Amino acid sequence: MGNHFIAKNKTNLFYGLLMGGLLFLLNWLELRFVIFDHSFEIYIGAVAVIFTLLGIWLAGKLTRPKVETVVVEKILYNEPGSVFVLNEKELAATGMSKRELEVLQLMAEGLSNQEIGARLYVSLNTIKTHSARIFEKMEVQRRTQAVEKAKRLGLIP
Amino acid sequence: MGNHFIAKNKTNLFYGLLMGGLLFLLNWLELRFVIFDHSFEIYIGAVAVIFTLLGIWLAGKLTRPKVETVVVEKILYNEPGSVFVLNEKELAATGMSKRELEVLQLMAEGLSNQEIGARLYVSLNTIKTHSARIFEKMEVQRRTQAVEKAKRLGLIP
DNA sequence: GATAAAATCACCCGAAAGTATGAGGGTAAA
DNA sequence: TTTACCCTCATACTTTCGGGTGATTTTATC
Repeated sequence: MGNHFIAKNKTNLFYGLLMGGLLFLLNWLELRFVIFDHSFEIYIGAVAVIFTLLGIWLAGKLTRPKVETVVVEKILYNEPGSVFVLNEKELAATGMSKRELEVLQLMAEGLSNQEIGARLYVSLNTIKTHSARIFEKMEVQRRTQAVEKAKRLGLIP
Repeated sequence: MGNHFIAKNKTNLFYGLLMGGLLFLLNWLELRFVIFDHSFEIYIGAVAVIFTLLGIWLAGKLTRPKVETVVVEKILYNEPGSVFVLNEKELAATGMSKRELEVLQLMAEGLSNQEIGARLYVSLNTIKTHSARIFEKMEVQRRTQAVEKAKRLGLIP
């Protein structure tokens, strides 16, 4: 019972005792300064300052921090009007295989060969071979060109 | 208004009153065991209480609220009107410079850094610096990702 | 079953891309 | 004037890409 109370109000008790101590300190100080007639105002001022600071400190310790929520709208763009239809004619013209088209799509998403390999559960070297064939069939030199051309031809969204 | 204040600072008031009680208890103890004139201590106690409360109130007024940012994703749809309109809002959001946007456009056309440099009459190293800044500002790692994101955001056709 | 195409993987090598850092000149805002 | 970008270029280094070659296995197809 008692222990529980102490445990639960430990901080409160601590602050209470702390203040008691401060008061005694002040009283003790008073004994030393009481001989001076004009120390009273200074003493009061000191008490005011000290306890104001104590109040500020206490507030920081005891109050929950204020939280201000700011909502930021993140805008995503998308075009729903144009549903992608694969241009089968152009696809056939390139002679692209199913797997190669798959690799090409992932390329267009900005994945590296390494990442594409991981996504398709094959090795990096395999992806290299695929991409080489893709560049051949699309008659380009770089993946960026391949992606650009593939989009233009309607091979990928 | 008053009720609202009380509700919001309930804990503060509680601790204030608690401290007041402690002070009076202290003074009462002194009355029983000491023979001094205690009006002075009571006065000091009152000042202490008042200024502690003032400090707490001040702290509440002065503390800046923590800002918590909540990102809400909002999807907008582009007109499939085929005519490219630069999304100035997103462009400003990226903080992309004119030159950087220029480089990004040529990137999207599948040009190599070397070719972009030749097109813009600057050195390869300059293009590398530009592209590095582009990747930073667009928060991507590769040119293919940059192109993909730029198209999605309406920064380039 | 033989053949062809597709898919998988490996190795080497050079080119290109990307990272990190510094630096100098220009322009515009504070 | 200082500050802050922007544009330019450079060096050095690492990683990725792409070309070339060859090989094995799987999958259609006749």
